[in-house]
Amino acid sequence: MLSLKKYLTEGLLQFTILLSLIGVRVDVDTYLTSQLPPLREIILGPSSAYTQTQFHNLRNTLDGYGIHPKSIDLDNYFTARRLLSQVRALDRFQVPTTEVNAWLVHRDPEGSVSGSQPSSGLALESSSGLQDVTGPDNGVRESETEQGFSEDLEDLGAVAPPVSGDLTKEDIDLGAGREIFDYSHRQKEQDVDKELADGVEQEDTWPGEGAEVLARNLLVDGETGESFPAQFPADISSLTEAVPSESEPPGLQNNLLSPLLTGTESPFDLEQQWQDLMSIMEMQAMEVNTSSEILYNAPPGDPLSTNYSLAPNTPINQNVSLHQASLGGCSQDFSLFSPEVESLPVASSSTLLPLVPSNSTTLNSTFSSTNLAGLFFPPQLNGTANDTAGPELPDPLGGLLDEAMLDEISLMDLAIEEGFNSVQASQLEEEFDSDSGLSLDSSHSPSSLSSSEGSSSSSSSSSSSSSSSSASSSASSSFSEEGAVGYSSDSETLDLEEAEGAVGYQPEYSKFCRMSYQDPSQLSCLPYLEHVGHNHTYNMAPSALDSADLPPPSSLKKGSKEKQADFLDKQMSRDEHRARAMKIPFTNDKIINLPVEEFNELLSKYQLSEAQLSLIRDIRRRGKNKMAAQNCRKRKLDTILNLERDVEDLQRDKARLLREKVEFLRSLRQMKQKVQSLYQEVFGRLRDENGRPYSPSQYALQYAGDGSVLLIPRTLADQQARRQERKPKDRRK
DNA sequence: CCTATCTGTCATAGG
DNA sequence: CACCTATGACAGATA
Repeated sequence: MLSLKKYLTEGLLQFTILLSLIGVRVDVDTYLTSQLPPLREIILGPSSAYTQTQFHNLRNTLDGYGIHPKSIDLDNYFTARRLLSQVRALDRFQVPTTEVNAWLVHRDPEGSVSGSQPSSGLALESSSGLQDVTGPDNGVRESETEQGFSEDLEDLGAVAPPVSGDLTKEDIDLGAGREIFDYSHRQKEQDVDKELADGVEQEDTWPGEGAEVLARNLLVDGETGESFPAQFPADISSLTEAVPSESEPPGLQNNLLSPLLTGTESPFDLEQQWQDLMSIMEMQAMEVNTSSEILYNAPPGDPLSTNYSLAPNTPINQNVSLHQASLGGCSQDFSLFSPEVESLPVASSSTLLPLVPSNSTTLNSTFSSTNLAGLFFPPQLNGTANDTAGPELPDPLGGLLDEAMLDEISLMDLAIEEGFNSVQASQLEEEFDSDSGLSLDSSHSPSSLSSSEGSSSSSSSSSSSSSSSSASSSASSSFSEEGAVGYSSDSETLDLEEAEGAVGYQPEYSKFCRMSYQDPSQLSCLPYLEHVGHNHTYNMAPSALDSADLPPPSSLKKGSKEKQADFLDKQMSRDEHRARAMKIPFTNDKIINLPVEEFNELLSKYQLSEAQLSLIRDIRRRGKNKMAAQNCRKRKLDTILNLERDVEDLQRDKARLLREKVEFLRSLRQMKQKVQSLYQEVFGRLRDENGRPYSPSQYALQYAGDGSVLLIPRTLADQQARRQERKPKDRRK
């Protein structure tokens, strides 16, 4: 079990790097306080076979590689992080299309207006292209969808319980006995070394560590990815204003179109929107350079992007001719389906006018209870009745992305997304280009979301599992290889050494043995390491294998023997030189790799001087530390590479979720258009007792809780609208 | 010669 | 306490 210190020193560091790379701010505390495995362990995965092993238990290996790879629950970790990123990327817009469907009105040819006023059923002529939507079904699916979101959130929370640990425990160890004792010896050794190898002192001006440099570069990349054109803010301001706030209450259908949303947009929401858009910028900058300009250099004054208003020539609206002039804004009184309104129409029934049916068609009772007054009538057309409506509030959906922008984003993201095949893309485009956004329910969220989610999770899990499997296979292969050249072969050389005398050893052989686990071919077995060009064969002397590995000493002439001796001398490490100088009677390999008991046993076999014993102990210490350093560096490299891969995965996920979000926004806008046109059609067909149409500035439609549609005066509708405006505000405080 | 990188070593922390 | 591993830092070697 790893201590919390590990969390703080490693997990936090790596996570910070990760977040910096992708330019995303995530609540790190969630991870620090969770019971997830430490990031280092998780990220390392099977490569954590390099973590501590009891060396003296590894008789058959030189360094303990490949033994007992720790099993890491990668799925748990990746799932949690994926969920977090996706939830975060979903941003404030959590409006499944099922909720949007609650807006739909459909024509029931044989039905009549249900509820308290059957005789005054609202007449509505057949409107083309609308599909049936059943109210109760909507309700069920809404709740299900909400539950799904909350479950995701709960999953996130479930993996981050508070940790009760002792952070203050510190083990203060001042013991330095052996090190101090050895220091004098080491000084002597260094003196000897200087005599042996007359190396020239050289100033090391830049002691930079490779891993650090790499990490720094990655950080820079992430930061540069954050940059964006200067004109960007002006262009996206409309979007940030348009996207509904995430903090809105679960009853989305009530507040979905509430004008309050824009007014109460928190800075955090804006920041999130900003980050999302910047993410899109990153993706585009990375992969679709040309398209990005099309998207983000859109005219700042684009009416569709700055303030949502239906253009008169919108295809949907061409059928509704009566109130073309009033279509300029639908910003008022968007508090549809608000439960608070239910009681009002009944209480003030005296002012209500029963709707006069002009034909046999009626409205379906899809709308639960709402006030449609002013929904499609801009304040400037409402006359005096609108004076009490307060300041004009921008349409929360009004600033939705321009259709062209939406298409652009969608297409670009589709192009970016690897896991998104062309069939899916074309299907999506067809659906969004079609007038019938109603089909979104069956083909899109949450079903499409869940499906894409599943594919994403499967891909991510498969990638992680593949990496883990490849890493484990690498570890196992290295393990077997090391086992093949372990102590058994080492003992083969013992005869030769002892026959040659006290200084007989084969340093090159040890190099070869140590090299085995770092064979580049094995590294290339890890797919994510293939592109790494660094040489991580730490101990491999390039020529040692060819020339020094198979020395035929007896068959060589004297001159070549001397040459070879010189070559061997050059290949020997400093400790090996020291050992030879001190006439240590066994190999450094034995000194370093033997278990303690056998090592002591070996020492007891020989009469060694104090200097020899000290040197042997230092050789052992240094040799072990050398291997530890190699392991450490390899681990560090693996960590960085894994982080790099994780960043790529997260960026892909983020791009996909952003694309889905944009598509939701687009479908939502289509729904709004349909509701608008239907409202106008219904209102335009209403006639008073004299057979004259009602004035939109004086009357408005309102849906009651029982499904009936009421025609109420504007003043009453505005009062109700204001009442609904205040409630969400109060709730948030 | 300068620089970046690799590698070994030391000191230290911690298991 | 002995022994071990991990790791940051440093320095020499090397490309």
